[in-house]
Amino acid sequence: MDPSQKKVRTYARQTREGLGLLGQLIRIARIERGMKVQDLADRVGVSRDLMHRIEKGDPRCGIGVVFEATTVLGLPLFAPEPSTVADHRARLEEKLRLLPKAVHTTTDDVDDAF
Amino acid sequence: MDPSQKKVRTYARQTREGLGLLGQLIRIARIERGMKVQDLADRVGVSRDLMHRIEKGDPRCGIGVVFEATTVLGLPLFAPEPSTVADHRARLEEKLRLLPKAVHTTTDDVDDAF
DNA sequence: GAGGTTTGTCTTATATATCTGGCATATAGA
DNA sequence: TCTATATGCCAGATATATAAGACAAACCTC
Repeated sequence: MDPSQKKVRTYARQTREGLGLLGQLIRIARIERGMKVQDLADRVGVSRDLMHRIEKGDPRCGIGVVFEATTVLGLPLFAPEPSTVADHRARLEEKLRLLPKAVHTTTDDVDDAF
Repeated sequence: MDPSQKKVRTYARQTREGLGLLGQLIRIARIERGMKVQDLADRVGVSRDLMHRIEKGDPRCGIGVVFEATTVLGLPLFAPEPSTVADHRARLEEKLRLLPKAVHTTTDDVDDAF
């Protein structure tokens, strides 16, 4: 591909809001713990530059490093208690077993009303 | 850097569990809506290969495209109602105003007990 | 207010994530 | 069971994210 034509990815507003929210949560938690951006970056294992972008809600950050930041800070992401996340996963695993593993075209009409 | 020495990033278990959980949520929502992986990939604007990795909980996916998938599927991420996320952000903005903008070394002791 | 420090931002080089296309296997539906 | 198709996975090419370093401005402490 021509290097001059950069891929511009667009994100829905809800997506951008969610990213910004998560970044705020991280920044607040960091400051409350008396850590510099560099401190948190060191613990997460990324550069200060990237840590800064994570707190800004940059969509292009790897989701792993962002989640790792929340882990380092002790921020519960999906459950009030981090220990219950595994249980939640197990329940979803069960739910997934009951659903079809492949969606064939004969059931072509996508459920667009949700 | 020597191309032969690849950077191996490690992630805490809580991080990996969270990523797996999010992937499961996406997959289940997709199937419930009768969409193929390719269908969802098209709507999000990514390749089928990447969409597949998102559902697997790959840490190296851009957080923006992952969140975009949840948006497309209508999955509420941080609040029961997506519309309230903006309000939540505003509250955090307020909270952030009350915190110091920079953490200086004289307040050097990092709050490690949280 | 002065000092040193942190933060925000940019640039360049490099590592790597993503896309494309393909193949084998598993799956759903007839 | 049989067949078409969806899924899981892989390799090569390339666009892009990240690290490193530097700089100015904002910030906290004194």
